Amino acid sequence: MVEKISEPGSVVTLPMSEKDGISFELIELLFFAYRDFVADPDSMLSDYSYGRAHHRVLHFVNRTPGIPVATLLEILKITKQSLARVLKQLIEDGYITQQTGAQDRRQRLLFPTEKGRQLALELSQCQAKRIEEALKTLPESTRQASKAFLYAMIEPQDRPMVRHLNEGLDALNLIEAEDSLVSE
Amino acid sequence: MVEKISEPGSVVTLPMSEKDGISFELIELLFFAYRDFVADPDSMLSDYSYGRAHHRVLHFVNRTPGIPVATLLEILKITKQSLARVLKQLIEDGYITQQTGAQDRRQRLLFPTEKGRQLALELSQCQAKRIEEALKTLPESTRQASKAFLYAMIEPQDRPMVRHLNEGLDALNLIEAEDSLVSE
DNA sequence: AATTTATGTCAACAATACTGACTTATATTT
DNA sequence: AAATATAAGTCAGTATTGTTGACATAAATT
Repeated sequence: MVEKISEPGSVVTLPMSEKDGISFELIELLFFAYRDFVADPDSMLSDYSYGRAHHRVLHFVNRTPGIPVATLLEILKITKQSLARVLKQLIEDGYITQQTGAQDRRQRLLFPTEKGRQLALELSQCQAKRIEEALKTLPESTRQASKAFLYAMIEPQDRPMVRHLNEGLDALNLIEAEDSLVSE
Repeated sequence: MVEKISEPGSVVTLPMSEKDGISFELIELLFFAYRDFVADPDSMLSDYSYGRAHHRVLHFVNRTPGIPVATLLEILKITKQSLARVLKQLIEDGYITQQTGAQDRRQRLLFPTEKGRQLALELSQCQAKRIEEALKTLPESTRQASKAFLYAMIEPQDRPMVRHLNEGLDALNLIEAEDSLVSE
């Protein structure tokens, strides 16, 4: 049936399945759903020669105008150098501007420009559309259940920050939310 | 309050919010949930100096032993060259073996070794654990709702393949599922 | 015999991530 | 006032993962 190339003793032909005591369905659904969820903005951004990293920075700056660089780093969980590259381009291209913090003049607070807001909205609209199309075919309770599931998938120490982000707290309150989690 | 560095006329200080007619909550939950979902296997694999790409190849080869290279490319939606690099390492390191196809001797069918199965199971266990922990705190209906939502987020033409993958169809049936979707 | 297909390979390149070291400006602490 | 800490920026080097385009080989199909 099959011509052996390497030691036959070690070849496994049985599929890894639920029989192994693991549920693979949600693991794979998360992979495929995320793969297609990011494909839309990725292709839109390639017109600007921007990538996923630019999208994320633009998104969170728009969601929290006045966010300091350090907070952005904590949200994205990337290094300063990784952020610096894409942020520099976004500033040069006029999508984001920096302003020196008033209380703390060491901070460079990040704000979107009108152009940056416009692009962020286009990208979000595209992603929201896929989500609404998906939910349209399903019972209304699915939206809340999916939110609850995804929220519970997040590391506990980051959940307050995600909640505050969604509640529209401003940049300074967002930072305090993060600080507070240390003592929680 | 704030010292202006660039043209003030273009600076946007209002947060992008639901008022813009877009629901940002699920967009961000998908980002954060996926970020933490892949962080676990990423850190386990760094011990082997492997990355996310190795994980994905190893996973789908274990889920569908005997999968041809072309099918793997369609699942991962990457190029031949991207796959070749990580696949070569996995084969050299003894996690995956190749066998020439019996019906079609041009094909190199991919199988896990015992060592490859072991590693794939460890990684999946880790991801399944996060999922089960998340669902533990939520009503039982959440699991099914989340599956339905994520499934509906996938590009329609790929849904049959994902379904067949989960139903444990073997490598050849999986290919036929993909072929059939063209005429569906 | 000619063409197509499945796979592999080469060279070059781009995006995104990392580390570690160092600088500047400002704030805080002693 | 001096020492220390923090926020941010920068530099050099490296790794992973992705891309393109061209080409080679073996086997299947026409």
